[in-house]
Amino acid sequence: MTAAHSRPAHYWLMKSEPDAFSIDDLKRKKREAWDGVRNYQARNFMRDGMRPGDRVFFYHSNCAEPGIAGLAEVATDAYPDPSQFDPASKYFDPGASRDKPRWMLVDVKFVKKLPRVITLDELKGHAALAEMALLRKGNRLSVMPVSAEHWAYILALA
DNA sequence: GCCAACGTTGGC
DNA sequence: GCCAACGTTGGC
Repeated sequence: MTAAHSRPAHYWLMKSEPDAFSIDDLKRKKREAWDGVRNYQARNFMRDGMRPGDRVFFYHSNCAEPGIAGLAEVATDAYPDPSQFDPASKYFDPGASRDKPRWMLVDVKFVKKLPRVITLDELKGHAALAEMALLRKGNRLSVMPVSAEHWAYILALA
């Protein structure tokens, strides 16, 4: 990390289906390339917004108890998602080439598992969090920014 | 499994 | 560039 890149840490929330990849999987592997993001807005957050050292809420989606399950940290700047070039991958994108990659990812490293899942239902109950992107009706983004205020507020709930 | 919300695709 | 059809996400 160079001085030119220095800036206060930014905060993010990243969704994963625990059946596919859970906070326990990240704990075991310690680090993971966050592949498979195929949404331009989510890609742009990773490519343009994330820097190593940024903090991440690891969110379990599409499961019995949706909510924030742990903390992670951005470990790299964005680079091309290799799965877009792999015809055998379900994330293969015939419109992408190595010259002109379409999809980017960052590596994420494990920080900690929270003592309990802070559930979506619980988050919805806090008026202070009403403006969170996560809680906006119809939101489907899998990568989204979190304000410093919301980050601190949620951490205090754990 | 249902379905609302939203993004993407493709015909015109 | 419009917009209907289609696919996906993700809570419930």
